[in-house]
Amino acid sequence: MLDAKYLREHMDDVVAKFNKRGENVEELKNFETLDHKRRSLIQQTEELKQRRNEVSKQVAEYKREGKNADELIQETKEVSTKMKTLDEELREVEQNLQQLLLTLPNLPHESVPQGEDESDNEEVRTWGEPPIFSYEAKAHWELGTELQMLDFERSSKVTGSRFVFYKGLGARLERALINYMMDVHESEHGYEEVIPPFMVNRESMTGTGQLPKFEEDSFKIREEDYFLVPTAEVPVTNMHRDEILNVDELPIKNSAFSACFRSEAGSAGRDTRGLIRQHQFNKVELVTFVKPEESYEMLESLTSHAETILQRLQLPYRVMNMCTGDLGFTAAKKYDIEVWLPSYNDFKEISSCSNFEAFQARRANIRFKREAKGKTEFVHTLNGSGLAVGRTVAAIIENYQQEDGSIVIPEVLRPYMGGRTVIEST
RNA sequence: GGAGAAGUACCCAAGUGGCUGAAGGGGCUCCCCUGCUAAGGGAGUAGGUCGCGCAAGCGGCGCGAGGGUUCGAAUCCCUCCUUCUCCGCCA
Repeated sequence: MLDAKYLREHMDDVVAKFNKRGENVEELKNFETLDHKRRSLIQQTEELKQRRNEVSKQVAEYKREGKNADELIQETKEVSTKMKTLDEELREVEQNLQQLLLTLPNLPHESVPQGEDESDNEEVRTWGEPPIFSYEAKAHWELGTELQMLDFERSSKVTGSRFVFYKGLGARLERALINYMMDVHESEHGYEEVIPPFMVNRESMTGTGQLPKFEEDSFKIREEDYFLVPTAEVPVTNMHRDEILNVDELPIKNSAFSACFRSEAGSAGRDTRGLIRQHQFNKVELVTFVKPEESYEMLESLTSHAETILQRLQLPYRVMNMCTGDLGFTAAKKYDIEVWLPSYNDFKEISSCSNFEAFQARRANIRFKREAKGKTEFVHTLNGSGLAVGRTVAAIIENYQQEDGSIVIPEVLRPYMGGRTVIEST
């Protein structure tokens, strides 16, 4: 959510930034109308309320003294009636204004390259070399199925498309990666571990920006106003919703494991094979809460923590700075980390690291104080995948494959795989 | 799922229609006393948010949330949420 005061006072800047994003400016005009109306109504009702309070106090006095207060009571009665009408009008205007504010996207940071779509994203750096195969490399869904690590047929029988059974060493590998990632982030990068609820309520989904605009992307529980989490970002960021944090607590760094559930509405036909685009997948997510002046530093560090995992796994990747047109709704700046996938002969997103600045904090009302008696300020929130586990499994299978169809296990994972060095068919 | 109880400021807690921005205590801050500590005496302290204003300030809201009754609600009514206890069920 954008700051209403900022919108009011710097409309030109907001318009310019909306244009950069390719965003419709029409709503901003509606904002001005509603905002103006709201303030005028507030002034009117408050004046009446003040009058009512004064007279009510007088009535009390009269009664105590045994005087007749009928005339005063008559007056407040009238004032109260008028007040209620205005109050109702105000409530409606505020609701509309709030709804409108919830649909406005974040403003891009100045270091974000301008562009229309993913082709305008800027490559920041690359790491490692894509492997060269002397034979025809296989896709992870073929190898995974052959090695009985993955079973896509039975999962579609049991559930439907875009679900998978991990089996045998496939399940073990998935679990090894979760543990390895969580361990590194906890012991080396200083994140406090969290395993959140996998369902959240509507307020939480609104707090991080999934709602109200993107309801069709999520899975809704039928009898409860709950949603399956699309990412641990939602429960973990909302952990501190409506809180005022102490400045000594900052920065808060959490690494969270969760399953993630996405309806993938609108992606029909894309990435239909393999682990890349599932309705359910596991992810280790890094979430941080920081003082505003530290958030861009944190974005770099967060991104590097995700990169560390790929480096230790020896998986080639590149880091992209998302352009204004590809930023998404909530981010002020976003890096995607893309891992090399031989089956795609291309890089594929495996982590997305974003600085939301105060956009989520304002929605979720997450604040802090620098001093006990000081003013409250909104924190900045950030998060990044560290990493998406299913896609990591896919990348390992494909990049570590050998001509005989076996998979070498990355060295750092071997202790998590019972000391095995290779996955091969038996 | 059934029965019951409760939600008041940093914490505990009083308060069933007007003088309650909210008793009392704890805590916290300052002062006094005291060789130090403990104990004691005195004074002070109350969150957040919105509107107007350059500001000082003024005003609105506020006692789990949202509605309602009333001239006036922490106090009465309705709905919801959360916590606790007992019973049932269950990984």
